[in-house]
Amino acid sequence: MNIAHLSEQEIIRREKLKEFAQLGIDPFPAPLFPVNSNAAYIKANYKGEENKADFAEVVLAGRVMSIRDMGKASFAVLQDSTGKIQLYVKRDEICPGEDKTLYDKVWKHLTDMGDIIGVKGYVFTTKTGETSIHVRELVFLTKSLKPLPVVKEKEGETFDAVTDPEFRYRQRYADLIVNPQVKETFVKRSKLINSMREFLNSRGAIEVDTPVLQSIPGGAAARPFTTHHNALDIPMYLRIANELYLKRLIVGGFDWVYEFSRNFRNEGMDRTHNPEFTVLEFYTAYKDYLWMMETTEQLLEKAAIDVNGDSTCEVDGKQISFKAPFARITMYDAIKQYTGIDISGMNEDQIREVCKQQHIHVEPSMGKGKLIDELFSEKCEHHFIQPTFIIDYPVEMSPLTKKHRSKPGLVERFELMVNGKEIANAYSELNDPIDQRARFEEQVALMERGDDEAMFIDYDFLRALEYGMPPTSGIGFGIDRICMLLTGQSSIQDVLLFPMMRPEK
RNA sequence: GAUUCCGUAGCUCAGCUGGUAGAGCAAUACACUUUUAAUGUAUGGGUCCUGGGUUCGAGUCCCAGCGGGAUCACCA
Repeated sequence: MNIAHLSEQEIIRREKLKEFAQLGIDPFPAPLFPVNSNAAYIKANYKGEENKADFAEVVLAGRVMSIRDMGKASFAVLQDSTGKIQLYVKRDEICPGEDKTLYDKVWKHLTDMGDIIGVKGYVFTTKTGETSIHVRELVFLTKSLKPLPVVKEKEGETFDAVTDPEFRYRQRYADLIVNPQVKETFVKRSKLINSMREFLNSRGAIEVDTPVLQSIPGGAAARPFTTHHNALDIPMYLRIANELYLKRLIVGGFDWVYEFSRNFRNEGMDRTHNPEFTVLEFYTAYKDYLWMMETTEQLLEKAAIDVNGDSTCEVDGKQISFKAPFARITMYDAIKQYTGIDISGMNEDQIREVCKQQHIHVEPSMGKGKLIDELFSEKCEHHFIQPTFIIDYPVEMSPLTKKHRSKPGLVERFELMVNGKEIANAYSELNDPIDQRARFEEQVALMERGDDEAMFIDYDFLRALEYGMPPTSGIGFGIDRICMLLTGQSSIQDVLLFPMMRPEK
């Protein structure tokens, strides 16, 4: 390896490897280390005299985060997966004989912040009242060759914390080490997904896997990532949605299927969009979108409680409550409420006029559905902070949705808005194959008109519907956005372990 | 894609109207057996994002590029 680009500190750490070799110590040893406790458990449960016998022989391992060398004894902070705990390392304790090499050499000179060590010892409380480990044995487990950013703290206040987003996202491994709250966010993300999975499993839903590589990217209107299958010599697409596959399974006789689907869309990135993102979709036979609204309320209320302990959360200084039931408003009423205009009886040209009056950019390729969508996005969406179901969408913007049971021109669809963003989208699913074919054909017409996000016709999906799909309701939840809400993050990058970044040179 | 702000030591950041680069932490050496942003003394450490230009002289001014953030556009 070319040493020229290494920093002074990196060179010094590499040279320490040679000293390890001279001492006959492997700085990357193979044997397992028999950990039997952890920092958080000890801090939570050690009570001093009354139960110190239970903590007479603890074994833990982790990363050295700071060292305060006092001469023949020293204090250090060890960080394991559960948190930090102070170590007290005394020379004559870890080197009881004549040979003081382990303390004087290995510990005082060869151990750096960031190194991984294992310790055995007993728990005690220092003069200043801090629960600590009095180390009896110390084992070197892994040398860290690259210095971590140094973050200090006192009384809960943090100094010199690493905040550079580029460093944090590109080197998430280092971010996780030095910014403990980052790990908490991802623990919560795991709790969120577990909570949803439990909810669904406990009601009899079945988790399935459907293709990520698809020859027709269906189920949503979005630009796909394109790739190529060499053996078949055909273009393939990374899925933009899994909807049409899950419905095929309803045709096949599953009553309730779900999938946490990683979807890919070849579009811009911002605080709420990443090119790959996670959606929970589920489809339930013999249900409609009214049932789905109630189910959604229950699912999200439980999720909020499981993640944060109660049904509220705070984002951007706003308190949001997931306590069921949520508000409901029809799309036309929402537009009427925020623009004062009732578009319910209007045709495409009239709505186009309304858009122009409201200073909304329109293009000839936009159909009625798209125009209404623009009106809603521009004038209404951001007003819905508390969870609100927007219901009964115009048929033109919902090619996979069943027509409304009583309101002509509308479909049985809702989106759930929270903090001004869509976090779920649900329908009474269209199961009439003749109607579905006609809707696909309208999409083709839109495509010919210049809408490059209109849907392709999926003939195999139509064939499945022809066998008969029971009345079904389905929904997709934006997991990343829900995670943002429940963890109080305002950027999607902070709920993705490895957000998309331009490659480094 | 557009606009705008930013890029200086391992980290956090100074660096004025242009004059040969600075602090704290970290590192190195020494001292110290209950410290905790440990302390004390000493020392070393830089492709000032990259490439051009202006100038006697550029971290600083100008242009282009690279990377990141924010806003907007796109995105159901």
